[in-house]
Amino acid sequence: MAAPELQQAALDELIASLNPVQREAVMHLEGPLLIFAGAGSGKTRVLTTRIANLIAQRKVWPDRLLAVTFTNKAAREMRARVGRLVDGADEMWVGTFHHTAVRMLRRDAERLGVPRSFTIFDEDDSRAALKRVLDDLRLDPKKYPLSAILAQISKAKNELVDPETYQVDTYRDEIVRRCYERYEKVLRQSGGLDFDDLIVKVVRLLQGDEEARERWRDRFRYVLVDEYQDTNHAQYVLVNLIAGEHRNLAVVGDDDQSIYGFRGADVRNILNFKKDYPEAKVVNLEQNYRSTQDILDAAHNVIRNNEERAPKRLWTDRLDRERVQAAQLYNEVEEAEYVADEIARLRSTEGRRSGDFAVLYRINAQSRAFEDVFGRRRIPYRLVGGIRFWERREVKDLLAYLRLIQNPADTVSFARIVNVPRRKIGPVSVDAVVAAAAETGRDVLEVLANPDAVPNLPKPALAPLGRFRQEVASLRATLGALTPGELIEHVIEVTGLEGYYADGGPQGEARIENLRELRGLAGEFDSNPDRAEALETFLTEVTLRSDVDAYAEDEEGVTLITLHMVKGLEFPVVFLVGMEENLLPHRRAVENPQEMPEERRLCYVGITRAQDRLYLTCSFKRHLYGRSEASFPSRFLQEIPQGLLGPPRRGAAPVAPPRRGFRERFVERQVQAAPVPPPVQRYHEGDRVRHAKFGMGTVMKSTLTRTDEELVVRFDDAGVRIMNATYAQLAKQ
DNA sequence: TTTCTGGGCCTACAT
DNA sequence: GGCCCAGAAA
Repeated sequence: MAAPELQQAALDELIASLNPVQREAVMHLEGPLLIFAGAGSGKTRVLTTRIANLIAQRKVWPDRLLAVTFTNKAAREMRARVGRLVDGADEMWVGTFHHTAVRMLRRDAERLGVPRSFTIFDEDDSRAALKRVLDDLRLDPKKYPLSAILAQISKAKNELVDPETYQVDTYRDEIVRRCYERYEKVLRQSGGLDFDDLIVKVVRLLQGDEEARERWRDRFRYVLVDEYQDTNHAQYVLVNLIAGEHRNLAVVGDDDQSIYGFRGADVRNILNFKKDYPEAKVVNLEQNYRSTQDILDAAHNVIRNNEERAPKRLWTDRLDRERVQAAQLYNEVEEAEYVADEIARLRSTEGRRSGDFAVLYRINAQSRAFEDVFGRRRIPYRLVGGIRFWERREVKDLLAYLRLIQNPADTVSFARIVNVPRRKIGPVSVDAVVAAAAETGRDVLEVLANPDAVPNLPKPALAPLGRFRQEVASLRATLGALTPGELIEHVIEVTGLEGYYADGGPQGEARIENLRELRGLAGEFDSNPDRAEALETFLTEVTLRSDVDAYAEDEEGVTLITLHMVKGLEFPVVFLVGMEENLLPHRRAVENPQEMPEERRLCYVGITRAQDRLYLTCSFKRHLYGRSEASFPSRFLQEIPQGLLGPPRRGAAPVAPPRRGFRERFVERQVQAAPVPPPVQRYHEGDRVRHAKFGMGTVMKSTLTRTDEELVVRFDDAGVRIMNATYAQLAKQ
């Protein structure tokens, strides 16, 4: 740790190096603050410097700061960067909404009637719990699909609606309400909380328990929320419960990058911040330090087609240019081949490393062609997401053992593994045991201790259930003595899981390998001397971990990643692939136009990841969901002016709009605007101009759009402005 | 009652 | 291409 005066010097230097707008944000310490932080605008620098400044200037104890980030990775980075500037960064509460909520709940759960060692249910577990409910209510799963009901329950929770207050207008609503009610009961009896509950429970705690509310408010005197555009209603209420009174709340975000609407995110939270906090200071970070102007122009021309957005435009003082490459390939394999060719070319001509490249796509299934081609061509790659490690069957099975050991009330985990490996215990027996547990309020181990008292339990299941009980009980006896890693070894040994997965083939091998990897990952928690706590932490981390969290910037390999997970990352060379109707934008949005703006933002996020070079590709034919179909270039491609696109490289065709008639059959007709004369370029980079209000300035760039000429002008006294040539009435000097 | 197999169905994004 | 369920065999 550096001496305080050295740190102070580093902090001073950092503040001096900021641009004026960034500095305004850093110097605003008390009261509400809204930072609109465009892509690549140096947001992290601003936030970490501001926190360090708060600690240094205001002598705020770091443990009274709460910073909510979007990923665990972002949290780690923030903590590390603040730590370089001031002491005590470890004391800050930095984490995702879910992590923060868990930490709060572990302290106050009992005040809510939730057991302290609650189990966190991931989506898989929620499905299993709801499946049980649907069976109990004898609902036809074809008429009431699990995923639809689950989505409706999740939506209700995100809006803080309980089963009692659930609005019922139709019979179907009533069915959903009943499912919701029963589902909550299953969770309660299992000592489980689903993802949404974590937030909801904290809200209920703060609303209903004055002592807790005052304590947490006092604790978090300064609150910062990153990616505020992606907060849902429950999270919004949570933030305001903590910070609404002292009003030391800083929120950061970019409405153009709001891409989690499907998860309940509500852009209005950021757009209405000024209404909630009229005294708020608002700062707009629009200078971009990442991309070339051509890339920013392409991004702007796409996002400007969204109607409800705060008007703004990113600009850069980078002078190098490289037009965006757009190419249409025959099918997804040739698309991948084209990308591989370009990677090989840039590696040899520009000395790029494999880690400089990223392939961004809409859906995980698109990674397949790239994995195949890169594998064949020996191009190293790193796949982020996809079939996730933590969601693999064998991993979930083993975790279910750990969860049952830790929380014997967890009937969902019990039902998952009681017959894994095969023990001749079928669904009829499982139902009987779970029903008995629900009926008597006992946990699974207690019920199994006295199986004669279980109604309708098939006799042949008695002996195997007894053996199962003994296995779990003996494992549970080691709870305080073994580290998580040792416990995993022990589980594998006692249950014979490896033998169960071994099928003599590569799949079995992979499964066993995954179990060993899990053991290795658990090793990170072995240093905690409190073994029970170590297990609890391990299980929490595992459930709330996201795939980007493990992503390290400095490793080699081309990154393959979805547009959702790539937010917050940047790459020198970006390939945004599958730019096709029904893919980007996704079919759901094409059928449901109110979802279109979010698809456009997704495209915007992808484009703005690129630093030096951007490739947009689409395929003429695409093989998806088991069949091959004709594809059409994305409307977003058509939104980028031809002048920004460079000629395609060898082996690729330029993106041509499909022939008339052909296209109309498949793609909804776009509303034709009244014809306008094409604009003429009147200004050029470097021109000196005079504006009636802003005075003298220099044109930094001029872009022809479909209807006008857009100018970025740096005025000698009024800073950088973006204007349309038609309206600006500039006089050339 | 449990286990195994084949056919039908649906298909993002993810804490 | 993966998941769920129905129906047959043990």
